[in-house]
Amino acid sequence: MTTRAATARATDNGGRPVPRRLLAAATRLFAERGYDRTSVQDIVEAAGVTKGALYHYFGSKDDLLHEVYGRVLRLQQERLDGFAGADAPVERRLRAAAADVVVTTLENLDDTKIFFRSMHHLGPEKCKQVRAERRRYHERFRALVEEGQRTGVFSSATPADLVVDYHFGSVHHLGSWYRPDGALAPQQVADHLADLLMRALRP
Amino acid sequence: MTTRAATARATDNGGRPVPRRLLAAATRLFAERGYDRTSVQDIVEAAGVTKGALYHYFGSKDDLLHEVYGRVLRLQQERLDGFAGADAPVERRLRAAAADVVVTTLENLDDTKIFFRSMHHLGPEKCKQVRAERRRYHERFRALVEEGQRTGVFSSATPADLVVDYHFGSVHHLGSWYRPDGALAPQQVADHLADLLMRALRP
DNA sequence: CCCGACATACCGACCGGTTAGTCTGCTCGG
DNA sequence: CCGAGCAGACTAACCGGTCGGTATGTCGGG
Repeated sequence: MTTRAATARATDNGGRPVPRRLLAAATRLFAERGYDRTSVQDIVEAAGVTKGALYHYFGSKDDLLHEVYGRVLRLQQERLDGFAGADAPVERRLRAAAADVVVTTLENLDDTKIFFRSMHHLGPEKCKQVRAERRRYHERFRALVEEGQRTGVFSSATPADLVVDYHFGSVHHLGSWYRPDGALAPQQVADHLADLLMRALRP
Repeated sequence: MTTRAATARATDNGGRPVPRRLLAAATRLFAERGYDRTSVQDIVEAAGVTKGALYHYFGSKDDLLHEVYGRVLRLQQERLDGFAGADAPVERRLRAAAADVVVTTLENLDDTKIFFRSMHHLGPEKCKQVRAERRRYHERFRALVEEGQRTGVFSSATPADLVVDYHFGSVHHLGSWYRPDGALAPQQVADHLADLLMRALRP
């Protein structure tokens, strides 16, 4: 045995269960150094366990990544559904959704960094699955824009697809410049970006 | 000798010189599969040479990446300087610059994909250098927005920094959805995105 | 016109190090 | 005493980079 007594219960180190610790460590390291530059050894050391533990709970390194993706996708999908299905004028619904995706992205910046930067590292099957869910999300958002354009609340000068990609582009890009210790709080950034979108859509 | 006569001059295979072939192969593969997932062996095989040739012309795998970055940075910097320094009203200059960065990005989609996706793979020194040039580019662009805001041509509702990041976000994001065989030509996309920016900046 | 000396361009076997994933066995709560 | 939970040594593959060697070209002197 090492320096510590090996009285290890499943939740000795840090108090949290091993699978969660592994997922948290992987998320942090993937966000910091990227998927490929993070070895399985790094992850298990950061989590305070060994490879035996990791491969006891996860099938592969890919699975860890896929798990992170699943969390992000589920979260964003749920929130968007909530805002899109609300009982309010289109412009209120779209603005709320556009601002919310910014806030949740900033509040889970590690996860979303991974999501946008490492998508092509998954195997083809899982990649297809993620793309499909992502596409559904995109279309749900686009439907809001199209509804506003049909009813004349938004300008129809730009195809709805492009509008959505324009906004998501800025969201995607947040991880490249936003610093949590900076001057702007997530909600402020969200308000500004949502404003820009709504102003661009004015008829 | 192999199947072909070994009368090889420096430019036998494909007609183009070896360094260019290596750079082209590397660019394509980096864009397709990412830097880490592309081995030096893959590159030299795609270029029809061996590792000896690669390390004869380039110091390391990093150098290939850095070369691609240099091309993109120089190109974008030059074009922006041209548009920003022109003799025209601010809104014309900004619109031209905003549209041009989209066109050049789409016309060099492989290079820009690499640029935005693999920046963190360079060594710290070169990374600093690239970041510095990138920052200069950002500030040049921001100056245009600020000029318009000072003179009242643009709305001052949003900080200029955020406006620039908003637009660059969409540019950054182009590689994720644009397909050259799709319905929209680069110039059309550029016009739409520039329109969105200008509309968002209307007072 | 030819020859030796040197330079350039490239080949391909090879090396030390790293990686994802496996396997055996210990430990301990029940 | 038994199996879930985990440790840690192990392996086969692969990676970036090196190096000695070779084919071709160039050039100056005789």
